[in-house]
Amino acid sequence: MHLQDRWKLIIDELNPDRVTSVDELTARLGVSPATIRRDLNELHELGHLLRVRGGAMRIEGKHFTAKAEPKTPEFQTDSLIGQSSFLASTIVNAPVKRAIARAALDFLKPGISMIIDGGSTTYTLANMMANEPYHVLTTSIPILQCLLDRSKVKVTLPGGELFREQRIILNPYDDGMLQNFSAAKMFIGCQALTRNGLMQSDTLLVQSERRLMERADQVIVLADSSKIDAPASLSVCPLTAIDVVITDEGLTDAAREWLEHAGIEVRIAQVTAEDRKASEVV
Amino acid sequence: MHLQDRWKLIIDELNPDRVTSVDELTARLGVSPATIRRDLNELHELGHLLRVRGGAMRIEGKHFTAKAEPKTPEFQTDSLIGQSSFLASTIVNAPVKRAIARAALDFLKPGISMIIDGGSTTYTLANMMANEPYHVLTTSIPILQCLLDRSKVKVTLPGGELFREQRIILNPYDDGMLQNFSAAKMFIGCQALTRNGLMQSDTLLVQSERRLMERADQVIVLADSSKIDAPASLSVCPLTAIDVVITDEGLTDAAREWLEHAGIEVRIAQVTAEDRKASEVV
DNA sequence: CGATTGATGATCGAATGTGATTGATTCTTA
DNA sequence: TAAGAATCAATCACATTCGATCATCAATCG
Repeated sequence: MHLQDRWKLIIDELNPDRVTSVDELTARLGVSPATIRRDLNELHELGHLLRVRGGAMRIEGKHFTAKAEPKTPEFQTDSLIGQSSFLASTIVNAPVKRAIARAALDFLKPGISMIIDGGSTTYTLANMMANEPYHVLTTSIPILQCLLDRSKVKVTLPGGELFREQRIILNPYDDGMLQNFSAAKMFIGCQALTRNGLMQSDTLLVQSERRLMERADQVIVLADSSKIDAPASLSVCPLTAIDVVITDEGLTDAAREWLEHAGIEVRIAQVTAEDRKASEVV
Repeated sequence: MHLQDRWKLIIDELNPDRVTSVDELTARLGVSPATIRRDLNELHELGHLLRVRGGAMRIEGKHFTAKAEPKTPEFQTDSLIGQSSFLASTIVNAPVKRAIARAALDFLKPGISMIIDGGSTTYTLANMMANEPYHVLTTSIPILQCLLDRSKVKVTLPGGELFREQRIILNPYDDGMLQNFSAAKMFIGCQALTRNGLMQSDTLLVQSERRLMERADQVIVLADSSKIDAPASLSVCPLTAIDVVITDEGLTDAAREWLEHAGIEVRIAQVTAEDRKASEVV
């Protein structure tokens, strides 16, 4: 049997809902545990499965082989939430997002006031935030929910209308809480980051974010490297309006060049084993 | 059993509305208490649950268990709320509250705009609300969450600061969205309803509610009969500012007398068998 | 045919997960 | 307030799993 054939078999044999042990695979494929381990490590490296101690797990929503028809737990949860898109976006690239969010935590000091924009990476940031006397202004409902049990964190919402798809509150008028708020930092995600600046896809978001950015001293962009030079249409602000970019090791030297040339501090977040581990549970 | 499998099970087993004890988890998963404790600490560290003495709690709006089939809308939203104090108040007198909320539904017509104040009875109202093109302004986080999946309902939030205990957003300044909002109806709960008017216990609530009432044409009070002539300290408004009171059969003739004497329309909600049944589910 | 490469299996020390014990801490109750 | 119960973190011993190394074998190529 050839290596690639065995790999296919392994992926097919993976239980959809639980860890498949090395022993199981050893028995079913008739090869030694050492070989299975090697295979699993390589397949993990290639991103085809999730290696865990004792065996391996299927990556959610990745492999839909003919045999294991997934009635899909994820669909069930989707229906519970109503809006699948948001939760789904928190899962893709989860380890990297965690790493970036963790790097962003370095900017936090007790007593600081900050704006946290909506988005999956900033949501991860809120999740990892300690219960310290911060003051947070956010437009995001999930972040609001997440901060509900951080008793020391003061939370402010600008008023406005609920947009379900994005799960944010936007104010069509330029009034309200925002006038009275002044933040030391603003954390913002994006759809893309190019030489033309920070890009989004939604006009509503653009308007709102522009207004929010005016209220912050320092703008910190959280963007994994796939966002750099990604295609996008609407510019929120030029690069000069950005102070810091936190991204991952995938950043190309060329991109780093033009970011730093624009006077932006570039931080690279290291993905740790813990980040990967934490992302396994969902 | 593998670590990741156990983690998934633990998160699934977590009770939505109370602390799940280490012993419970020990029994259900068949591993030692030491292991459960270790798992809980790690999962807490990773932000997947809230570790408390004796066990662990689910984190708000984070994990949507796939197994607990949510047949009823109530059940669904309960798991979203979590906060015990608030949940507790929705349970006391639940059948009566359901009956009153159902009676309040008669006031709703598609296209109507309304203000829904925070509180357990108004929360029940939001829960029972149909998915129709209403426009709702609310200060209550649980109601906001509950309306997230009513796709046709337009939701507006006044800006302000989060008050965790009451789970509402209050604006210390008198500006923002509220200026631009005008509602046909306002639904409001209370701590007591006396000859002196509508009473609350919290000064913050009083301020906010006064401002909200100004924006509504018709004020509808939802108050079960135990609230009538109950002791309370702070007056929100005199009886003359109230248009309708919806209560239950426990209303005394005397009370009905002075309510109607103040020009208030009194409606009595009939508690049906279904109301009792629906309340047992929790 | 012989050499080289790559995959496989076995072995072993290291790392990790688990359960039991113990003493400390915290909560409850009298 | 004090005694008792419950819970906890720390630690040790045992079992499992892991990664590194090496020897063997088969396929490939000169």
